[in-house]
This record gives sequence, structure tokens and C-alpha cells, in this order.
Amino acid sequence: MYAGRYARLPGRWADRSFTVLTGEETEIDARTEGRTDGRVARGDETRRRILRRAVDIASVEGLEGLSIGRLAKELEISKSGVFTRFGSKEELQLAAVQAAAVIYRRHVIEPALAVPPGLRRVWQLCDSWLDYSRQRVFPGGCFFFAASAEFDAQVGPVRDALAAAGRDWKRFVERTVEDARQLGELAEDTDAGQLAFELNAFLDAANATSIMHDDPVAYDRARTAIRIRLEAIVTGPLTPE
Amino acid sequence: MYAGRYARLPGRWADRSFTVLTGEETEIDARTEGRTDGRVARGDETRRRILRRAVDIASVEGLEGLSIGRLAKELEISKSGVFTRFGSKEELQLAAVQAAAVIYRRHVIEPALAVPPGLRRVWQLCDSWLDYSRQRVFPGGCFFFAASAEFDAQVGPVRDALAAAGRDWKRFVERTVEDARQLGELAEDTDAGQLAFELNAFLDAANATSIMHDDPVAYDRARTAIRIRLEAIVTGPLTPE
DNA sequence: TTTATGTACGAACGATCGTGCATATACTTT
DNA sequence: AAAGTATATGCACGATCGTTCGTACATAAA
Repeated sequence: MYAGRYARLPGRWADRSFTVLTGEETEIDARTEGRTDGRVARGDETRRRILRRAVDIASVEGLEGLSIGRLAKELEISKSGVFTRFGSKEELQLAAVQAAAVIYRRHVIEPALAVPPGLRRVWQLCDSWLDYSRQRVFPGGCFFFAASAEFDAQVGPVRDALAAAGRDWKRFVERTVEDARQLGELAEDTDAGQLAFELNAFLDAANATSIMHDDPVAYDRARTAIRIRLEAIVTGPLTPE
Repeated sequence: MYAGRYARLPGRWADRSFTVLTGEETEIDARTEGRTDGRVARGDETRRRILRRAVDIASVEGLEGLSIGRLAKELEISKSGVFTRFGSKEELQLAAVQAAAVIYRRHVIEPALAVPPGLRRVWQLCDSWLDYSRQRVFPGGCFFFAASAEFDAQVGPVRDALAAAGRDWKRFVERTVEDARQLGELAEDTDAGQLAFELNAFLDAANATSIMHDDPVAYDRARTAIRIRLEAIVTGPLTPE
């Protein structure tokens, strides 16, 4: 129940193509539902604590810089306590990616889906993303930007998971743009894939610049870039009211 | 003597504001000049070998993932042999950044400076960058993209060096654009900082997408984006001949 | 030839890494 | 109350990390 009445175009977001970023289950507390075992409830609670800290650390120092011993020390849990919860470091990293996806969904996807499809949703999506980066939902900026840059040239399940999340996100932006086009709010010959590429480029660039140079102006730059690009292809006013 | 006759606008690139990316000395073989000591020549040679391998590894696995022991094993040098050459891991990382800057200069900056200032140089700069990324001059794509994303949220000399390089690059793109504007090839009200931000966003996005998804189309996307953006503000034809 | 200097090596240091296992504790089921 | 199950701990492992130090060797300066 995460999206409000404007959540989806009929039969559109219902399919399972968006598995990572738009999946329904929250993954973290999936095990406790319908059960009353205080042990697994407690276990899931520590798992949540671990993952929340893990994604924060990873956004700053990377998923590989994330060490189990340090995680344990910071959370005042035994090292093996952290380890046993995930079975391997790689599993911990994969769980961190999933946990980050839940947070990403909440801060970026859902606010966009709460607005009707079309140009306004395109704007809302960009705005939500920039807020998500600016407010440092993750202390190191966008988790997926950092993690993807870290793993993009490597091989293995972590890279695969991040690549899948990246594909999901790309498709989501593309469809958001394509909806606006089909609704007649963008020029008919708009290339959704091309526009989505450009919008995403602006978002990532703002994130990277802001963090590296502590420069809040970067977000204005991104907004300006988006406005310039959209102004050239909108069929009506850029902002409805 | 790296730029050709069109290298600089009078008194423009002569100042020392571009220390990292546009500096003249090559840093790696600076020590040997004017000397004939076969010992330090040999030392500089191994230093070169180490750094060339180091930047390649770092572009894939990060500057922190770069380990001295592994570097030694791959190069069949003793671990202490590698270590003594730099004194600490951090110094090795800093040297790797400088070495990468030399390569970056050769593949991106110099080809742009070899073309007269103006719109053509703007295009050349983007083209050189995209080639530099596409050809995998570093196996993991742009070294500075990877390293900056790794260190942008941390503190210390390595981050500072990367931030300085980023500033240099940003200013270089801005001035390249500003030159085109002052030469009357771009609309007079062109915001060079804004345009540079957008161009750079496209380049980085192409690099990231290409590596993560093995998608060569990303480079076409970037070129299209640049063309669209420039077409709207050029005063003459986009490509001279 | 002797003395000085710079490179590269081998061995070892303490610390930390991810991981395995036996055990203690808390809770549920019978 | 007893048996079963899941969480969390303590301890130890082998490997690797960055770093230190004494030494062997090659070249330069005396």
C-alpha cells in the first residue's frame, strides 16, 4: 500500500519486471509476519540494525570497505553474531543492496508514484531524487551511485544485483517519461530512452559534485539542466499551476 | 611541448591554476633529468612499472582495493620492494593519482588543445573523453570517475588530490566552453558553468552505463545529448565542414 | 681501492580480515 | 517439565594487510 491512488497505469506496474527497486515485499521484516516467535523477531531486529548501519557505512567507504569486525564493534554485537546472521560477507553485501533498495523506493519511487503520470510525475521523480541525495539519506550520498561505481568493473553476484537495480531504475525513468509522452505532454517524437539517459546523468552529476566539493549549487545546476531540456519539448506549460 | 600551435589563448593556460591535470612535468621521470645515475634510473623504471599496473588495478577494484602484496606478486617484485618505493600506501595512492593524471592529459586534454579554441575544441574535448573511456585506456573505465566515487565522501590527502583534479577538469571544460562563447560561436548568454556541468554529466553517464551494462550505445546517447544541447545555442553550423 | 649512496630483498611484526565451531542462552513446542 | 529450535557468543584458524628492519648488491664518488 505504498503508492496512493495514482500509483499505476492500468496493468503497467503490476508485472514483475521491476524486481529490485519496485518489489513489494520489504525483505527485512518478511520473516516475522504471521509468527510470534520472539527469537526470530529479535533476530530480525538485529538484522535490521546491522543493515541500516551497513548501508550507511557502505555509502561512504564502499561495500568492500565494509568489514564485519568493524560493523560488530560499532553496533556492540559480537563479530560472529554479525557474521552468522548472513553466512558470508558477500551475502551481507547482497542484503545491504536489498536494504538500500527499500530505502531508495521509499524516498524516490513512492513520492513519484504518488503523483499522477505525466510531466508532473517526471518532475516529481527528479525532485525526489535530488532531495534524496541532498538530504543525505545515506551519509555518502546515493548508495547506488557509490556501490555501482565500485562494482561496475568487477564480476560476481554483487555486481549483478547492482546491475539489475540499475536496469530497473533506468526502465522506471523511461516509462515515467514515456507516459508523459503518450499523455501528450511531451513532443510526440520524444525519445524516452534518450531523455531518461540525460535526466539520470544530471541527477548523478549533482550527487557526485555535491559530495566531492560540498557544493549545494550542484543541485541547482541539475534542476536548471532538467528545466532547459524539458522546456524544449513540452507541449504545454512546464509547471501546471 | 604537448599542445601544438593552437594550444593556448594568450596568457590563458600559462598560469598555474591547473596544477594536477594540466601541469607540464610528467612526475614519473622527473628525477632522472640531467642525471646519469643508473641506480635511480632503474628505480624510476620500476616505479613506472608499479604505477602503470597500479592505476589499472585501481580503475577496476579501487584505490583502496589496491594492495601492495598483490601488486608485488603480479609484477614479480618483492613486497618490500614495492613498499619502499613509496613509503606508505597512501603515498602510493597519491602517486597513482598523479600517474593517472598524466595519462588523462595525454588522451583527453592534449587532443583538445591541438584544435583551435571554439566550438570545434568543445566537440573535440567531448570526443576525446568518450574515446578515452570507450577504448578502456584504464580497464575499469575512467580512473577519475572510479576513484572520485570511491573517495568523495571520505577525508584525507587522497580525497583532496582527487578533488583538486576534479576542480581542474571542471575549470578546463568551463574555459573551453567560455572560449567558444567569446569567439561568438555560442549564444552570448550561454552560462559556461552550467553547460560544462551538463556536458560532463553526459560523459560520466556514458562511462558508467557502458561499464556497468557493457552497453556501447551509451556513448551514442552521450553524443546525441551533446548535439541536442549544443544545437540549441550555436550561432552557426554545428560542425564547420 | 675504499667509501658512500640508492635499490631491492627476505623475514618478521602486530593487526585485521573472513570464516568455522562448540557452547551458552532464550524462546517455543510437546 | 522435557525436548527442540533459533539467536548470540567466545575462541581460534589461516590468510593477508601495511609496515619495519637488517642486509645484499650495484653503481657513483673519493
